[in-house]
Amino acid sequence: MELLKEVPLFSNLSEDQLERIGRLLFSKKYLKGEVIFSPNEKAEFFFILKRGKVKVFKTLNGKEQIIKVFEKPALFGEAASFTGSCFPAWAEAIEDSEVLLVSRKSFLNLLKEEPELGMNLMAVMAQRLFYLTTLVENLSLKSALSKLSSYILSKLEGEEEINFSTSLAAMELGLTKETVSRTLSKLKALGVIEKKKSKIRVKNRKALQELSC
Amino acid sequence: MELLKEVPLFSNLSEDQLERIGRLLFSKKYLKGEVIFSPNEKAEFFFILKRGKVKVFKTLNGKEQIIKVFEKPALFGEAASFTGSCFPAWAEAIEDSEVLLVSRKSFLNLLKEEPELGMNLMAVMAQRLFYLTTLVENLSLKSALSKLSSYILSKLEGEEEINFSTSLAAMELGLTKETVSRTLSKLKALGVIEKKKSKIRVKNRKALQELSC
DNA sequence: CGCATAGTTGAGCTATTTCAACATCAGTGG
DNA sequence: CCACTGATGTTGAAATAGCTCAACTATGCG
Repeated sequence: MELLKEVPLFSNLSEDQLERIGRLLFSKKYLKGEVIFSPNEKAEFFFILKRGKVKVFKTLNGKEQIIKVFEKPALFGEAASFTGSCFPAWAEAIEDSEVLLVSRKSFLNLLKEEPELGMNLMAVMAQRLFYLTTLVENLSLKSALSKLSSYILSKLEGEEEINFSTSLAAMELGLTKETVSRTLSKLKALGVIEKKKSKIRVKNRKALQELSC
Repeated sequence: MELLKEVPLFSNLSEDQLERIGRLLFSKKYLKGEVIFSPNEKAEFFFILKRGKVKVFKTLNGKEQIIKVFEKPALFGEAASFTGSCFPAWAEAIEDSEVLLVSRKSFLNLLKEEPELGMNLMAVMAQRLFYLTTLVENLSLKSALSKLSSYILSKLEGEEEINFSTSLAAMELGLTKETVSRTLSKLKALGVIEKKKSKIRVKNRKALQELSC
């Protein structure tokens, strides 16, 4: 249960409190491609990602828009679980994953007794709102080149190399894989990045930053 | 302070609690076109809309995407104010408006003492997340015709007539006013709606629903 | 009434999508 | 270790939805 400490929602709680939370959860495994939740499904649980990678996305007429890809110690589905409404989107494992489930009811009980937890949850939700706001900005206001540039920058985190999947990026950026592929070639031609296999190396971060607006 | 009861955040609080909140706020007026907050401004307050109409929006390279238009008894800026970060977007009065300001600090204090208030705030934020999720879906996955159809439907609320501004709709839907105007003509030609001055009357709601996907 | 703002319409343009063919890669089992 | 297979990525050509620019019209406000 060391994992819990890494999750922002629980980070500053006492051992005691973590202990209580630990008793509420159980683990579940999903293979790559398996659906974790779907819209029109009542949110009786929320999820803590223990291992693997999960995409949360919307679909319409065979098209797909990823809302967010979750990795490592992250939680998702918490907002819907809080209100007890239906999930607003799909969640699917894009790698073999392991997930901890927390039942809505027991979490709500805990929430009444631990005001700190409430503050944490609000912080998490505020962060989500912020993220979604910039997602809207990126989707609606930027060109393919800017989208891709800021996407790469956002994955860098100090490193100069990232893992990159053309079709995953496409579904996150609201573009087709063809457009992403072509735009990537443009960035290569500009000498801004290098590509080898499924990795991208950024050669000129400054240029990328300029392109990302 | 009857207004406060109408705001979801405070709806189920006692007179006493409302009294305390009432003491925290002060009123401010904004003329049409005035900026209420801007990005890179620390969120020291959040806002309760008392009268008028406010748009919260992002801009990039002279383009503008409205995140949400607020009316009547609504609050906005609460997430940024909770975390104390910068506002993620602009807010501007699009009608002469009156707004109540609540300071971040005093609200956080209150939040510690009134767990109910925290629960309410979480509910509000969860609703916002849900809204933004469907906004992403609408922006990214729908055609102009579908966007406009679902937009009109969402404003109906049981009525069969709505106020409609072409350019406001355009900025909400991520389209140009020209496209909205043309698409509206298409809906007229299909016999789905009628237009007179700045009002739209829906003649065939079912057809509109089918077009909205 | 006149002016500014908002909406309409047309013509041409362009970024992105679509469709199709091909290339590359990763993983599997022989 | 290699050959096969399905998934993923690339490239080209054509189609298209929506944008831009420009001119014009309607609307509402002082």
